[in-house]
Amino acid sequence: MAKRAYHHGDLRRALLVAAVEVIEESGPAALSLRDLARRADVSHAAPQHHFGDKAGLLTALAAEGFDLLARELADTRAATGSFLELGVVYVRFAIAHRAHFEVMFRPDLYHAGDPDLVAARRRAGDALYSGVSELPDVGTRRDVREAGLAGWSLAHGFATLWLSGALPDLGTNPEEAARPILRQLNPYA
Amino acid sequence: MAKRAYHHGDLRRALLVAAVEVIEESGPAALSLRDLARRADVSHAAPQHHFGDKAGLLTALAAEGFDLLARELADTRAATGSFLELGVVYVRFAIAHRAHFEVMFRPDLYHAGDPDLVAARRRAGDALYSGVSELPDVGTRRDVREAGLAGWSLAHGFATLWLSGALPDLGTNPEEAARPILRQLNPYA
DNA sequence: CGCCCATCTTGTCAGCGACAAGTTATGCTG
DNA sequence: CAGCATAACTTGTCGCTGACAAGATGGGCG
Repeated sequence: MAKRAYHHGDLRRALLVAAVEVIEESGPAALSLRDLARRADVSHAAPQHHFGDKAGLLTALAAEGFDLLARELADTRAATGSFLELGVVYVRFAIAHRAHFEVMFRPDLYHAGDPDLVAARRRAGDALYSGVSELPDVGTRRDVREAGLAGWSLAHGFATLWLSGALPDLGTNPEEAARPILRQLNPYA
Repeated sequence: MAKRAYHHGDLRRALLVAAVEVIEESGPAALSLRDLARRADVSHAAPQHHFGDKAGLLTALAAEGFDLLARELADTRAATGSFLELGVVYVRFAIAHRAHFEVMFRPDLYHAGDPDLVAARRRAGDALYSGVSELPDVGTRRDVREAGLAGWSLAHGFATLWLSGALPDLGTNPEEAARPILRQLNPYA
C-alpha cells in the first residue's frame, strides 16, 4: 500500500493530507482535484495518476478511515474491554477524523466495491461487533445482534448529529457529552 | 411561499420534484442545475431565477424536509402519544423521504441561516422534544434532555446507517427492523 | 551504459455554476 | 381596453472542473 518516495517526495500522501484539510474546512462537496494539485504544487493532472479519478481519491480516504477506526476500536477493547467505552471511542474517532468519517458513510462519493476498502470496512465491523458478544447479560444470538446494532446506531447518530451542528450546545468535549447519552442504552447500564 | 402558475405551470415545484428524483438515484453530489433544467424542458438559467443558486435550491429542499418531518411527528404524537413510535416515524420519514433527509443534515450544502429553513427546523425540533417530556419515569430536566438526545441519536443513527447501506441485511421493512433496536433504550423499556 | 517504466506535464474537451443582458407574457391600473 | 410594470424565462458568456490523451523526465536496474 505505502508507495516509495519519488519526484515530489510522496505526492499520494500529500494529496490525501490536503484533501482532509479541505474537507474539514468546507465539506466533501467543496473538494477539487485541481485545488489539491495546486496545494501540492504539481500539475492539474498529477492527482489522476495516483487515484484514477476523484472517486478514487475518496475511496482511498474512506479506506484509510475504516482502517484507522478498526485500529482504535481494537486498541480500546484491549485496554478496557468496556462496551460503553467502545461507543465513546467511536464518537471520538468521528470528530477527531471528521473528514474521513464524513466520506466513509457516503458510498455515492467513492468506489464502494474497491477491495482495499471492503477489507478495511470489514475489519472495522469486526472490531465493533467483537465487543458486543462479551456483554454479560445478553442471551440469544438475536439479542447480541440487536444490542450491537443499537450501540452502533446510537454512537453513529450522536456523532453525525454533532458534526452536522444539529445538536444543542453540549460544550466542547464530545466524549464527555456522549457518555451520559450512551449510558441510556440498556446493555450499557 | 407557494407560487402561482405561470409559463411553465409551476417550475419551482417541478424543479424540486426533479431534484428529489436525482438525489434518490445518485445522491446530492450528482445534482446539477442544468440537468434539472433539461428535465423540466426549460433553459439552463431558469432554475437560478427561482432559487438564486444551487445552494438556494437545496435550502428549499431542506426546509421542505424539516416541515414534512415536523408534521409527521406531530401527527404521530397526536395519534399514539408513544415515545417509541416517535422514533419509528423518524426512521420511516428518513427512508421514505430519503432525498430530503440526506440534504437536511448537510448544512455545508445549503444556506443554513435561511429564515424559512430555520423556522421549519425549529418546528421539527419542538415536535421531537415535546414527546420526551411526557415520559413517565424521567425525573430531572437533565434526565429528560439526555433521554431525548439518546432517542434522537438512536433513530438518526439507525436511519443514516440504513441509508448508507452499512447495516447488515435486515429485510425490506425499515420500520419493523427499527423497532427492536429502538427498544434497547432505557426510557423505551 | 542504456533501457524501462513509474511519475508527472501539457494540452484539450465538454459540462458545470454564476452572472449579465435581453425577451416574452401576465396581470394590474387607469 | 390600452399601456405598462414586472415576474418568468432565454441567450450568451466566463472561469473552473474532471477526465482523457500524448508527451516529457528521471530514477533504478540489468
